[in-house]
Amino acid sequence: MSEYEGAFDRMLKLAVVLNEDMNHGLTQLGLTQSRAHVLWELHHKGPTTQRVLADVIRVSARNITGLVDALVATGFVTRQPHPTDRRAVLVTLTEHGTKTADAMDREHQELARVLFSGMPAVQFDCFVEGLDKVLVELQDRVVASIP
Amino acid sequence: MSEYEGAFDRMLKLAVVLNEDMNHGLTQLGLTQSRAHVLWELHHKGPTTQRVLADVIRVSARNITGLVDALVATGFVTRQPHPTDRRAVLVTLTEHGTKTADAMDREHQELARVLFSGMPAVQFDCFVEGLDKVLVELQDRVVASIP
DNA sequence: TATTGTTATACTCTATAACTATA
DNA sequence: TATAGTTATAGAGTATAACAATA
Repeated sequence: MSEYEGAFDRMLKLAVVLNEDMNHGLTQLGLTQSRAHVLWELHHKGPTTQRVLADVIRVSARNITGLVDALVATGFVTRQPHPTDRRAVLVTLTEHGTKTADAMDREHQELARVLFSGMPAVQFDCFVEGLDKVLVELQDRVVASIP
Repeated sequence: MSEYEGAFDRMLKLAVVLNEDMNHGLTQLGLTQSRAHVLWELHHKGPTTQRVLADVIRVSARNITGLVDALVATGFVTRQPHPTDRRAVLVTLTEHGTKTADAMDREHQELARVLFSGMPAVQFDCFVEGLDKVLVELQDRVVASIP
């Protein structure tokens, strides 16, 4: 049974290293993970209310207020009036915010390339297939254990 | 080039799900990730000074003071006098702390089993080999980019 | 003089609850 | 009455810097 543990530990280690690498990249860009998450959503959704951001990122409205405050202060986004609902604001990327999101996108692709280039096709396919199995297994397990 | 991206995104998603699952388990045990990390080191090293804990976990001495305060308050560890150095304290697992660390160990093994059982041997081997390659690649990349 | 740990201070992410303005 | 966002308050993790006691 314990033959699995080595692979599992490698997986955890990979997650840690990946996370450190990502944080390092974000720091270079003047971002934290949470703020980058907001930027990412805005990049994909376009101008968005804070309510929607809170829902998709799954944090409190209060927290979004703070994150948007920080992103405004550092020049990544602005708050624009909502055209039809005067209670709401539309959080909108500045030019700097857009450029930064593009840079994140490029780094994301670059990292994927660096990671998997040099892996032979057969092995790559096995790896991907294994990943899929693991994800399905784990999601089942999580769903079963969390409610 | 972009055939890699799907696999990479799966990997990131797996890391996220894994992290959520782990946090859920830790909450059940009355721990946070940072406190669990301290517990884990104590479990493997035995009674340890705060200075050493700060070094292995790579956080400030101030932070260790806070984490140990919290673990003392919640009954996982005690501070014992160091036998030869009166400046230092030995952070020591209580019985509850030891039992909790054992439980973490069991859950760790159980999760590995659940994840990989049902994966055919050939596929498992490919997966593990792929993981190794990826880890080596990524560590090279991180080492190259971080200094 | 160097080291261990604490106190002081500050920043980030997170939450709940009370409140304002608007729907 | 319900919703969008803010203010108030609190707790966790993180850091640096100044300081105490001890080596």
